[in-house]
Amino acid sequence: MVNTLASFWGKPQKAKSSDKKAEAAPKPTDDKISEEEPIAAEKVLQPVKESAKKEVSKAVKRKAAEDDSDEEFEFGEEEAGNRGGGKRRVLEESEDEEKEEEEEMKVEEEKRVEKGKSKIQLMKEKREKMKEEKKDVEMKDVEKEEEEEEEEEGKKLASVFTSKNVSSSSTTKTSGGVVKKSTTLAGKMTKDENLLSEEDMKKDWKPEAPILYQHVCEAFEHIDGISARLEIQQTMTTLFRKIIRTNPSDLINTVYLACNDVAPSYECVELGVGDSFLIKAVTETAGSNSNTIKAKYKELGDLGTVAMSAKSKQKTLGFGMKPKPLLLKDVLQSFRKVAAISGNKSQAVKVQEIKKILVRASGQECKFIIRGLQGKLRIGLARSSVIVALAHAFVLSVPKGVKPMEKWVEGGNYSDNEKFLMDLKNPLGERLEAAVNIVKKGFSECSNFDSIIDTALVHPLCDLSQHCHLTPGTPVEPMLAKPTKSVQEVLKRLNGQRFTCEYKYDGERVQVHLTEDGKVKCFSRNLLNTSDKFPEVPPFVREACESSGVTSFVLDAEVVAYNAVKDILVPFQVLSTRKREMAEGEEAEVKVIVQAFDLMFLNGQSLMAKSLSERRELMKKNFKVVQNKFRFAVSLDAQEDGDTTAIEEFLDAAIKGQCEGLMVKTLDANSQYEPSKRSLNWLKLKKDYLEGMGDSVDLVPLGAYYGKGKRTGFYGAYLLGCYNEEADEYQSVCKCGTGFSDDALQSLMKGLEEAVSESKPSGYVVSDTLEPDVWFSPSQVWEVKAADLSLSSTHKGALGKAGNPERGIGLRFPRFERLRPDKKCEQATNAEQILDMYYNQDSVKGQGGDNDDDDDDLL
DNA sequence: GTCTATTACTGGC
DNA sequence: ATCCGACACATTCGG
DNA sequence: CCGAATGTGTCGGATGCCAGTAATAGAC
Repeated sequence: MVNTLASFWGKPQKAKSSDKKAEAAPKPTDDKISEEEPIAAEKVLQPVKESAKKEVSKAVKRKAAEDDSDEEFEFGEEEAGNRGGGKRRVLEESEDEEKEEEEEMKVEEEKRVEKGKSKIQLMKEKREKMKEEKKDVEMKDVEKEEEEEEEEEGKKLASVFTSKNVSSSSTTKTSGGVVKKSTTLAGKMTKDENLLSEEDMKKDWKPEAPILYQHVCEAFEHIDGISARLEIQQTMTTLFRKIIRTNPSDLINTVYLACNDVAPSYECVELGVGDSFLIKAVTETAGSNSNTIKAKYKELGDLGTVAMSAKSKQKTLGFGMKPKPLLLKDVLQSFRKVAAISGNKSQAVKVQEIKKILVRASGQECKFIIRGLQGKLRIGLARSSVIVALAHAFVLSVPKGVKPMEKWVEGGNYSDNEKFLMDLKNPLGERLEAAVNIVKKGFSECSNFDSIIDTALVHPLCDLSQHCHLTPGTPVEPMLAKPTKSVQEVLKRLNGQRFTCEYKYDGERVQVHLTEDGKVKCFSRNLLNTSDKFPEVPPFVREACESSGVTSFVLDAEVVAYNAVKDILVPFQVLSTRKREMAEGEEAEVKVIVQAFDLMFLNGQSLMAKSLSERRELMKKNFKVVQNKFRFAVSLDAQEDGDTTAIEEFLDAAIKGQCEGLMVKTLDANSQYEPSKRSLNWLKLKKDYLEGMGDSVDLVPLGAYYGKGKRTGFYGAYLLGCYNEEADEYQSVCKCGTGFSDDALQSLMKGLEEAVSESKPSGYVVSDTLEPDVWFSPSQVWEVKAADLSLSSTHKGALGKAGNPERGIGLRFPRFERLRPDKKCEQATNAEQILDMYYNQDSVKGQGGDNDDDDDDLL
């Protein structure tokens, strides 16, 4: 039963995927548990590999050392002083705290129940996990009753999981209804205290010593097994706090690893590693054979897990000296090294480098290393959650070098958030929220964790914005928009406010910066530096603003391919053929025009807090249209009055004008520039979002690919084709991997069981590079929606009829809509129709020639 | 050896 | 890009 | 008045097409 305490993170020991035994045991009923439970526990424990055992012994040790530890330990702030065990630790506590705790327990319980319910659906893997987890909790229940000591232990180490027990006893009922909003948050955070005792630190975290990668992996592992966001976040907070207390210099490394980043995005560092290299590395490390690894990958859907199992297998065989444990920074450095490798033989060298860390890694570590290199940590946590956790950590465990907040209170002009955070009288939960807002803002404006953390380790959070704020030269996270399904919906959202509609251009987002020292830079939507890709943009923009004599700015715009002769915009597909980097003085073949629509910074001043109408006014005042080079997004201002016709007409006009649709934004209320927030204030409206609009086609599934990650055990994507009557054949038109519900995924797979074919059926026109994992003989018709049709080198729709014998037609943004049981395969959309749809697109019609192969010689 | 075709990877949508 | 599902939180509903 | 049901916003992670680029494998 120790196993339930095994993990430091308080996670019930999760049986490894290879271990089906535990899951097989049905959940015992209440009265039986006490008898069966120990057995079940053994079952679970038995197959667990070394690493887990280590955890167990650690836990035991900790338990021994636990006794009197944590009362004295004070974290950053006093209001956090909640107690852990309930009865054992007698600490004076205010009523509030009590309430908070009770409240939180309730929530916890609900969550648990909910979880059990919802997960029953698909996702075999997950389901199994859940069962195990639930059972473990159950077991814990019993332990509690049987063994007082264990109960205490459990609470301390795993308060999250034990709360259920407590609430089931009695405390819950008494909780007064007074508790509101943020109390849950605060409650969680106070509980979090329990996880952090000085003893824990001493045992596992030698002060000053570099942090082990393993520690981070334990947190990852814990997070991986749960889906409750608050708990995930809290786990990270705890991790960060520990690091702040023991070795703050490793904090930055942890953050990078947790975000799966290697450098600030605008530094454009690429790992240059994909599945195939990783497979190679895993194969060689494990001394296995690449086909078995590949097969395993298909089966398990996660290369990390494959690596882990391969590694542990190999470990039992080959034996040697124990390699040095991996440090946090080793891993990060290794990643960076991999990224830096280039040139001749670089592939082999990369693999070599990866192998080097894999050899030193334990199974669990392997898993996360591999996933990390894949660029998918897949842990249910991403950057935005890391930021939240980080903010919490900084409040709850103020770094040593930072003087407590109250010392700063007077003077200075602080934002509301900052003031709120500084006032210790405010409820902790809300102060944490304020801190999150501060850090979020800091990161979105400065997008560099090094700066954020360096600052936060020295200055109090309320001063963060003084050091990390919008600066020309450093990209801001661009504001994004929310898709809208109908004009009605748009109106509903606007709700009587003044708003504007702008054309949504089919180009590439660009953020143009002018720094005080006169340099102009461009950044992409994902903050990569695209200055070299669009060398003409800086001069264009300069020209647009030269008369106004601005000294600095940050401008939001879209770069669009442009045909100056005909004065028409050219589709994205053409824009994307531009070279990534241009030699000095070289002229790009595809001409471009800048369509500006927002201004975030001007002459040393941030405009983000201003309303859109003000920003736009400033933009129009300081920039002017330059023929064929720079202009503003076409827009239409209006007041919401229930009338849809104006918008509809404008939408039509936009599409006629080679645009994708409209962006709709409020002008006054709530119209600040909010980085990266998918704020409701920006809505996007495209014709293919609208019901009954857009290009809908009926296609036949030709084959399928095994799913990965959460799609393991299902087909993750299907290869779809249209019917070519002329030759009685099916031509691939797209793959489709989105649009189906989980249920649909399951039933579609089932429905196609019969159709599975040993080999590629005759009459399928499919590129070799698209070879699916399974083929189907023609059996069903699906309705699929797409935004556009484009010429494709991989897909074969209406092959040879679209102006180029080599190329077929493919779909842009395909998604599954529904099954068409009423149609036979021969009634699927045929090649002729696909061709018509292609030519009926405004973007194709507009482009002079009959085919768009000669697009580029327009001008 | 040099030139070309193929492949893998990244990042735009 | 699109889309779905899960969670957290807010609001409404029913007893 | 409270708990349940319902709605909304956010986040995370599945997956799409297609272009250029760099490195390698293959052809001569």
